[in-house]
Amino acid sequence: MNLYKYVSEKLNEKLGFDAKLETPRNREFGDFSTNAAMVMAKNAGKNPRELANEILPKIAELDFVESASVAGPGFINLKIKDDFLWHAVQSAATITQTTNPMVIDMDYGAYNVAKSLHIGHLRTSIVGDTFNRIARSVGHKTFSWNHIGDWGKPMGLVIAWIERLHPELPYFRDDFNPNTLVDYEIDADELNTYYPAASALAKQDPEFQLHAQEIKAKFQSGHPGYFALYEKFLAISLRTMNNTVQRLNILPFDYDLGERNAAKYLDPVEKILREKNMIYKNDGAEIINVKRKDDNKPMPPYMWRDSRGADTYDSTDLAAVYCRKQTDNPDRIIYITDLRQSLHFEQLFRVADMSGIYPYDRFEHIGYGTINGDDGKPFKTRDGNAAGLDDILDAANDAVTARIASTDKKLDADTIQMIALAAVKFNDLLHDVRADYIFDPKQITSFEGRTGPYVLYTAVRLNSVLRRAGEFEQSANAVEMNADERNLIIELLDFDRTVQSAFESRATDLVANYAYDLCQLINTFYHNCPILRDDVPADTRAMRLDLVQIAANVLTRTVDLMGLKIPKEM
RNA sequence: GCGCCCGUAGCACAAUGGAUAAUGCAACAGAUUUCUAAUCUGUGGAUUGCAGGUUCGAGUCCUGCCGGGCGUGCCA
Repeated sequence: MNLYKYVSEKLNEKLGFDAKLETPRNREFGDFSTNAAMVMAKNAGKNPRELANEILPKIAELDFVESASVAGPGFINLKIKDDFLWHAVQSAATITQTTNPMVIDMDYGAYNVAKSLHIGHLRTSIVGDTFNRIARSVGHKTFSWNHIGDWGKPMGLVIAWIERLHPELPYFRDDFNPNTLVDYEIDADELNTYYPAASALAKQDPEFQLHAQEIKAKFQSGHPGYFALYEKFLAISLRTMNNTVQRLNILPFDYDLGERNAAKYLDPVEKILREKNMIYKNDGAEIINVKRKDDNKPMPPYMWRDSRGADTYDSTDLAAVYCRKQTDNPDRIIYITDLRQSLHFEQLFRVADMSGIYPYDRFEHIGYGTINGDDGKPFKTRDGNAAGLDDILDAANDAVTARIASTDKKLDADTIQMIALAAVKFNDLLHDVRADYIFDPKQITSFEGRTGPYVLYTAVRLNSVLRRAGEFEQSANAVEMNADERNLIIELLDFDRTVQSAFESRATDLVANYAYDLCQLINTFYHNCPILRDDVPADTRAMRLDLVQIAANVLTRTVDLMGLKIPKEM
């Protein structure tokens, strides 16, 4: 139930005017207000307050309006009838389904083979997952694509590194037989050290660098030994990625297909580009000019092949678009990546459009800001290294464990993990996606106030009341409601609208902020309005239990959109 | 140089062009005969970077400046 939309439509219908409904910051002004009179006054050449007073009787005719009054420069403030609110709030947890369902491809995650996840993967995973859940909840069909880095230069480096460690392995022989069983196992943690080590060496040692490039070229053109080795560590990486997905409690990706898969589509894409004469040679590279006459910004060419003749990030991304068009035929393709890739995506969208592969206006890039340390620079661990995703989750886990140790609570490991994860994810979702934010481990681990644990705690309290109440009858009518109950009901009725806005404006932070606002009202209600106590009249108890149930339903849905799990106790 | 993003209290962060700029942390003062005190209530703390403009109304839109971040052909 989207109360805002309902009131807005009824009001506009009644006035025959497309007025904008507002929710006053100060609840004392009313439940809603409209600036209709102020807007109309201009055309009518009348005083806004005068006009407002003329409209007032019409508004009072609406059956859900308790009272309406004129205030300030000409606002019309409305108060909704309690009966109506009570009726409406029964379906507060229902999300209105879109009348125009789309197929949406979402590209987020972008994990890498043989390279552990770092803090940079946090936002794409968390925001991407929540946005995916939001899109699905309003009725769209989505496909999530984890566009894995599993094909390019890093693969050459990793293979070269393994050759350096174990030159005796048969994979490196040109006559390697793919049916050979090789007794070689790689430890997942150790594998994650190979790429950084190889990359560092390549920078110092041109010979190693060259060798890795040769390996990459042979690998991509089908060297059986390299490929067999690749499949070995690919499997390990995929397992590691899967562990991360589970640890983060994000939905499984519909496709774990990245650059290697996209590379299969390079030929048909190149054919299209050549037919349209889009590819030019320049400085040894093959490029596509995407500059427009009216561009007033830098617009470098799209790099189809680099000067060594190798495929690039640019070419596989375009091929991936082609692939998605073939497989899902999506109405929209939405990328959720670091903001710094904006130019790349602008170029990609232009090339896709120019080549007729996919239209420009159906692409979207949601760019998120950087996670910074308290010095305002990209977050690093204390030893100066880029923080690993697991380091962050471990730190949160430790903090929760320490917090519990200081109380007489006893919580199991699963519960601790749920709380720690909520702390990290909620903090990430709380911030405007497009802005940088400061990641403060101290703040993350304080668990007071506007935090994930606060939200979980609120849900746990509600569930606890319901559990203790046992079976109860639904109250038929609302008894008179007090301010705490009424405020909570109004907020509950804002759930549907919040989810709709979050989807429409691609703003996952709206959901997180809503969750917090809702929890504040729930806790105030919980504190001021006893439910199961002996001195509470039966009809009041029934009504409050209903309210608790509805609040629990709405909060559970909200928490679910953020991919958090509610523990039994905490 | 050019382009994009950002500037709100000591810190962090919010505000569909609307009314007294919301909230958290930190500080101080309170609340538990109660369903979980990871809670609740209150106090102090803001010339919304600066200067103009548009508007009945600007933190929000426009212009200029100051400050910061990022991007700007072979890294992804």
